[in-house]
Amino acid sequence: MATMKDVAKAANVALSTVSLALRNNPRVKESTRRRVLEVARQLQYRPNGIARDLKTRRTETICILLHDLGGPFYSEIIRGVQDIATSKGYNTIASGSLGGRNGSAVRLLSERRVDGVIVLAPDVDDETIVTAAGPDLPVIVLDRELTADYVYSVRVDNEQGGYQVTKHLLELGHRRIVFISGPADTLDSELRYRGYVKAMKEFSAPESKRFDYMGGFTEEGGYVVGKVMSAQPILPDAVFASNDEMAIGLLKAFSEKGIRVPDDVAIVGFDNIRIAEYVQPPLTTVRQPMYEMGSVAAQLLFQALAGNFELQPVRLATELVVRQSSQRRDTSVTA
Amino acid sequence: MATMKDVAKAANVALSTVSLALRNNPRVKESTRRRVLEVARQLQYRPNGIARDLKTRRTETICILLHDLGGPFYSEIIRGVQDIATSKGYNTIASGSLGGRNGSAVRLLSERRVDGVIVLAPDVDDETIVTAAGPDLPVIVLDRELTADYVYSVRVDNEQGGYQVTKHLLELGHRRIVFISGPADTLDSELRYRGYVKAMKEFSAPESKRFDYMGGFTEEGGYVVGKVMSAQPILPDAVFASNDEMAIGLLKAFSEKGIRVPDDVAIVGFDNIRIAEYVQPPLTTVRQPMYEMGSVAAQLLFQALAGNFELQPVRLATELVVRQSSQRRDTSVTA
DNA sequence: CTGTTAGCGCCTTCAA
DNA sequence: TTGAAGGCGCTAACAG
Repeated sequence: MATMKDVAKAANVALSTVSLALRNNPRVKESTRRRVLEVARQLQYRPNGIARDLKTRRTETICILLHDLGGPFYSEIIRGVQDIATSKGYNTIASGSLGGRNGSAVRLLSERRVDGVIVLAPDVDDETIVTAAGPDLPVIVLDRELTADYVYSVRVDNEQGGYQVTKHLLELGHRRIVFISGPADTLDSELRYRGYVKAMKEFSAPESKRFDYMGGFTEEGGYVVGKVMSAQPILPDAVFASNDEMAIGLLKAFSEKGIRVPDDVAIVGFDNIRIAEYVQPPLTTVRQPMYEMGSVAAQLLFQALAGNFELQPVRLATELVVRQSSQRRDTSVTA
Repeated sequence: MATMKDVAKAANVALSTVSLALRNNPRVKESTRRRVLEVARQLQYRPNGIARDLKTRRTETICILLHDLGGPFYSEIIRGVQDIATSKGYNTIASGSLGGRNGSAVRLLSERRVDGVIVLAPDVDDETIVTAAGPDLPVIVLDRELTADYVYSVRVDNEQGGYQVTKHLLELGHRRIVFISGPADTLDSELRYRGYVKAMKEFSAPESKRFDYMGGFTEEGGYVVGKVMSAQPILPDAVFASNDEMAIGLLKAFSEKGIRVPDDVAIVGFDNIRIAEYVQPPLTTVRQPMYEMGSVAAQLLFQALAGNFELQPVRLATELVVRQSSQRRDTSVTA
């Protein structure tokens, strides 16, 4: 692999001249520049970005760290991040957080391979983030409340969402509304539950316990819960699954038992994933402003990168999306 | 930011001792090691991965370059790549190909920031790939046929898939089967069309032209085609949309016109995206072995990384997935 | 067991 | 307009 040195030698100029010529610095004479470029081409010279990064101490790259790199859930967030980063001339890379101690997460967070990180990966622990963050590596967290220097959080108002959707059910006349939680340690699920409780109390309806039903945020988990539920003598009026995947699993279980939704029981989810619109019946759910979330996160990051470290946490509003799984008439309108 | 030098000074040892101690090299005495580690902790020392990469000339990172970083379509491929890479102790990062000349794509491909690249991004041109590839940067392409040194291709047999699904329709007795293409320059669409033509000829059925209907591989495009089609006096017996997104758009358009699927017209798609199973009626389609594709790509990459450069192109088989959009009875079985 | 030294490839004063 | 030299932070001989 040819280096600048090789080019310099072959073109009979100094190393520094090559450096300047390659970046079209006007300080080098046109003829020299052309010769250098030509030699570089012949030698198939390729710049070594790593060396440059080391020298300049900047990578012009930010990273979004996701739990599951392949998760369809994140599309819009990434898009939001990318759009902002691109507009700033920065590159965006994504990486999965799997791999524990020596995983990519740690590499990226603690080895200065990027200029900033956006974290949406519950399995990366707070401590890793706090120790990694610093004036030269701001971190934006999307999946937790975390107060530390150079760490900034952007959150969706999960509690509000839980409240909205529960209230929606209550206003439709449902009383016995059951909550299905995600994994026990998930803040999102916890907050959605709080919103649920708040609405239930307001309507003096009997709330279910936080962990009466646990679906682990997966379709499979929701399916199991659905099976259990449908084996009971009486069904609740409505079910609030704390994410759409579980709601879809429920739907499947109920459909297999001949339980009609929403006639026999209403179902609502959370997230507004794409399939929510296509299942039968289409799922009432809560939309999270994903694109906005990514975009806001990236903007905060660039603020920090620009030296502005006084940034407040951002909380984004959710939006109720009413479809047929909660009520009969087709009003796929948002509220 | 503390460096090894700082640690060395503070601990009264040589630079190299710090280096060794930090990596738990047994050559350094236990007591020294502990002291070094302690000082490093106090100074909040963080290794600089860039410097290490520069020195070792390896990043232990591979990259998968996608057109649209957020596309849900790629989940399984990424998973396949990641699983292999992790098992080899490598990290995987993903990057979008947007950004043209100075985009991430070029940075990653030509600036040696990674040890190998897997490309699934039609907008990166062949030349960029060929010039970037080399003994120290093998490239696997998933979206094109490309013969060049250090470039290896893994493809799904699109023609076979097109053939399978068309034959399926023909065997159900359909004769007038229309093909809906993706973007004009897409090889995938082209190959699926070839398979379609092959089957049609075998059954002496009248094939449609390659570009009679173009849906651009989007749901919206399929919807428009559906509108146009349903405005015609007579409907074809069946429609082969060259991807699922378009098929879903078609379904929506037909449903709005009261056209029944599959009774009035059968519809099949291609890709077996997740929603295909949930739309009404569930969509007959062709499954591409996505996970396998990623996994095979990564394995080829590691072969090359290990110095084995004699690698043949790999072609993977597709699988017909029959659901209700092509025939009435519920046989969601694969063939 | 520890220290010295020489780079990895590039950028950047400073001098010529 | 060009060249020489130093150093970014780290690793890896090779000495001691």
